[in-house]
Amino acid sequence: MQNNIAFLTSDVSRLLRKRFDVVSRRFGVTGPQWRMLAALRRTPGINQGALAQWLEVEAITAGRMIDRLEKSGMVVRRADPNDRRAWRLFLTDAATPLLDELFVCATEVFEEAQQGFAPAERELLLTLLERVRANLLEDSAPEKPVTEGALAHG
Amino acid sequence: MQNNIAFLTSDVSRLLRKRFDVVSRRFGVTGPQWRMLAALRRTPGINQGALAQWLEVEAITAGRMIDRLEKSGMVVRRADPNDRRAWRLFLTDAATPLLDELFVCATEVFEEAQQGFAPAERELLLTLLERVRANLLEDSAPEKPVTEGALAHG
DNA sequence: CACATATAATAATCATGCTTATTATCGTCA
DNA sequence: TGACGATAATAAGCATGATTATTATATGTG
Repeated sequence: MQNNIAFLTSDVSRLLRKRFDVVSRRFGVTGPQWRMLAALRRTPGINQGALAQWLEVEAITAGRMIDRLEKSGMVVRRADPNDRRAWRLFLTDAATPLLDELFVCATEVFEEAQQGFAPAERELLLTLLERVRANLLEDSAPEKPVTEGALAHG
Repeated sequence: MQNNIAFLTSDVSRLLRKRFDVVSRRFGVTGPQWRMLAALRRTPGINQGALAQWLEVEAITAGRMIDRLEKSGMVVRRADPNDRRAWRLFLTDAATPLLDELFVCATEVFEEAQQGFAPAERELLLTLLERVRANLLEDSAPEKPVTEGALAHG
């Protein structure tokens, strides 16, 4: 009963986070922070809402992570000239070499995690997980919006 | 680059937690709490340290979860007659029917997650995840203890 | 232009996870 | 018996995730 998709992904995720924290502690970033930095390298100038969406977390969660990354000098917020509500996000010069080093560490951790896996098994695992993720990202319609048709009937 | 074992398990775990929270909210428990209750049903009278080990979390994490479950009337702590440091943990009468209902909800969520999976694929995914977990649970010896032999040489 | 609605970000509050440190008790060994 | 190390639980403090509510600004419509 303890071996279902929820418990196993939760376990593996937590254990990986723990491993990665050990390796990355000297760099002063956490796993999710590294992920955010990687996203910013790919799309500099993105705003917080779009970044949150890309990382699949809530805006407030991304906002607080950016607070910490800004404080630690990895990220800067610049006012968006076209929208005074929004910030545009950029990596600082400190972030790039850090990301390069982190990539090496991450590769080591992944290697430990998939020790004894044939290449085909590695790919298979990722493919299966992607399919699960896609299933879960689909609209579950837990509270479907009231349509005009429904309103007409109400 | 965003599709590696760490990001994918983290995503799937978080998305599952979200789904499960939606379904289980009316029962007033979270996913990890449900897991703890299930463990307690299996091994009533267990103490906090052993329970934490079973759930693969730190003792303090388990302790605070038990605080909340005790407050919400699902769990009771009873003094261990043989060890005044320890608590023995038991489910209350309220917990059992709750667990039965939660089981049904969980099954639905797992079904959504693995929509379109053949039975063999479901088993395969679980097997691969179990292997990753086993890899990560092995001693990584990040700071290996100094052996007597090493001391003799030092 | 004015008003209503939508959107970007933040505040407050909670649960789960961690590390490090502290307290109380147990067990063992001199 | 008394001291010392091990163990059970808790405290303090931090990061990541969520929900709900609030503020400021954009935007679309009459």
